[in-house]
Amino acid sequence: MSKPPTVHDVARLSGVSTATVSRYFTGKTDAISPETIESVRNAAEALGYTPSEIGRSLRLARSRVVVMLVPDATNPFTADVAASVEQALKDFGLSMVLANASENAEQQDRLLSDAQGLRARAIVLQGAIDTPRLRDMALRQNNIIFVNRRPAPGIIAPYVGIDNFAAGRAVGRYFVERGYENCVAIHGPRHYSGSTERLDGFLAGLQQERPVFQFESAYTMEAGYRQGQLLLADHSRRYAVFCGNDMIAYGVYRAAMEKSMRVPDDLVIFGFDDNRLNEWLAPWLSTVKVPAFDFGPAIAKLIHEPIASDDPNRNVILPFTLTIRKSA
Amino acid sequence: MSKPPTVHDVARLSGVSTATVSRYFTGKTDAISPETIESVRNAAEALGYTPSEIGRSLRLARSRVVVMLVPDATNPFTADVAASVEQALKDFGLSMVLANASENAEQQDRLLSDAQGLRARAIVLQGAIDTPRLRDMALRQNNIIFVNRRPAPGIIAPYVGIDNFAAGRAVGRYFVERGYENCVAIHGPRHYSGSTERLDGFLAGLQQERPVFQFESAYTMEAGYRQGQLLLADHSRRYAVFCGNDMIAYGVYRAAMEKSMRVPDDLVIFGFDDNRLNEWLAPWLSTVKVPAFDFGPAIAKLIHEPIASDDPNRNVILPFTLTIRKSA
DNA sequence: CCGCGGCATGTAATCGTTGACGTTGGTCAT
DNA sequence: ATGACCAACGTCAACGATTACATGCCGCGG
Repeated sequence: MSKPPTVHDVARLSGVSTATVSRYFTGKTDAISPETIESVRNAAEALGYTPSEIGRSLRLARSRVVVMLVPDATNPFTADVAASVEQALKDFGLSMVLANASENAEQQDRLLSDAQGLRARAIVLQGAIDTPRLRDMALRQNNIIFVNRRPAPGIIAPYVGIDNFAAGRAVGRYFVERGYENCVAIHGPRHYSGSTERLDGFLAGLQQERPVFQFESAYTMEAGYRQGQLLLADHSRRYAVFCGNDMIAYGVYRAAMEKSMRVPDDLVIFGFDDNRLNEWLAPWLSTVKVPAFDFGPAIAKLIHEPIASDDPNRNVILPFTLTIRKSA
Repeated sequence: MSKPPTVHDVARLSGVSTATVSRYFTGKTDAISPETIESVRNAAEALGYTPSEIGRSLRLARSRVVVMLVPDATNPFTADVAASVEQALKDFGLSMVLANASENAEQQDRLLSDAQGLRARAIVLQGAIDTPRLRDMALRQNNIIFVNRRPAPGIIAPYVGIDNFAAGRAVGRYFVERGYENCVAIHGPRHYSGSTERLDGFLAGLQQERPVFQFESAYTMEAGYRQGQLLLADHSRRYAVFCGNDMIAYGVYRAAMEKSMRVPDDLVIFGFDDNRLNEWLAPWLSTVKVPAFDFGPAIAKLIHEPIASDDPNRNVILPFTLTIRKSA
């Protein structure tokens, strides 16, 4: 309604200077007499005063906001990661602004610009797209963190995520071990390095000269469904499908269901990410488990740490495991 | 790395005053000569200048940040709503900071305080918990929007969501229509008015003197699972269960699966929310469909609208439908 | 009585941006 | 020639908070 109260209002009401009020709110209480503390507290309480983060940020030349850009916030895995980051940042007194880049370079650049405008303490990029703007920013500042997709060559910035190649390879080896024939990869968009790393790892793990069918797909259920339909148009043989993420796997599963195929008898499906819902809703899905809730602490630590900016060892490689459910 | 450039830097480089630079970035370009525009643009480009949202907010006494508090960001329905809000706000040049209140009053109050510190343009509360602090804030400012749970009596603030009572009643009537016996309600926490409205509506819809088994449960899969286990300890009869949301329904489903019960033959499950994944992963779930993606535009409109603060008609009641899948 | 040190507090500059207002210099009608 | 008017700027005072530095006070040793 009316303007919120400021330090001046509190100072006036409690009969001290703004400096003292500020000292109180910044915790320098050992330099203030107990009675003064009391009076400031009361005044602030009476006015319903909360220090302006804006004024504070301006003065200190640093904000407490971390911007997180994700390709698709409705993906449960992404939502889990975001929740984990928010939670971890909160413990350091930081806020997270979440924004959807929608797998769109322009959109991403616009959001990067917004983040810069907010003077974000850090920018967390999940599934970054390599653009000139991004390179430029990475060059000028060192507060960008890459998640799930490594920074493009030439960009020096910390990476948090699993070793995608190794994970893909583990799946390939598992396929070999189980003796699966007719291997198929429905991988994610090629412009994400994470996608190609997974794919390359998978091929390396298979170690076979036989060709592997490869399909490129967006990381959505709908796209996975379409690719699934294409693939299963011929279901004379039993395919073993490695999907770029769980969303794609869900889509393929639906395509299979509509053809009354059974998993894993008629079709093997392997996913990637293993969001929390799988355990409850997709007991048929074997998948690579990525520890979504480990991202937050790792990222928060990177942001909070006194910057050893050019230390190459700031990458955090999280462990993955294979979750084998009845689909494989 | 080094401090980001400011209006002064741009002004110096382009040989104009800061006012002119400001004019350029605030779009008052019809008061600047074309050559000057060019020179400012070039200088800004060269320096990589982006206006500080902090300085701007301070000067204009309003920020472009909207804080959204949710009970559980990992709930897919919540994630969909949040994504919808973020998307809609973006079109008005607003940013969303997302925070998890974790169904915890203290946590919520702390976050409310943070939001106040950020001088948020608006605060969107999904699943608000009635606390003195919240009442106090609602009293002092009129920028709080309640989502899914109506403001407690005495608080005047807009509400966006469906008519929970009517939705519950529709489910009750549907149960009657289908002749279900042994009706059970596993409803959400009583301190959410939304939960009790759904429950009361359900009871009203059933219109029967026979008792309805009622269980209170947190809105999580785990809690639903536990309640499901309790309920199904005796599975001599076929229950018809109305769950407070889809998470609970997932939990009950799992409990049923572990007892090798079949849905809907041995057990009827009805959920609430119908997040996007159901269509793909829970074809067995009938549920109340709440239009998650309609929330964003409605909320953004409320925020953007010139405030007619005491207009009681600022509530937005969204339509719901029943999604009947093979579980009922 | 003087001076020193330490405590509690006040003064004032500063952060980046904006906009009301003032200042130019030029055009044009009288 | 004068004044009115306008376009195209520049000046400067906010906005809210923090903090280095200054100030006043008190106690105490010499």
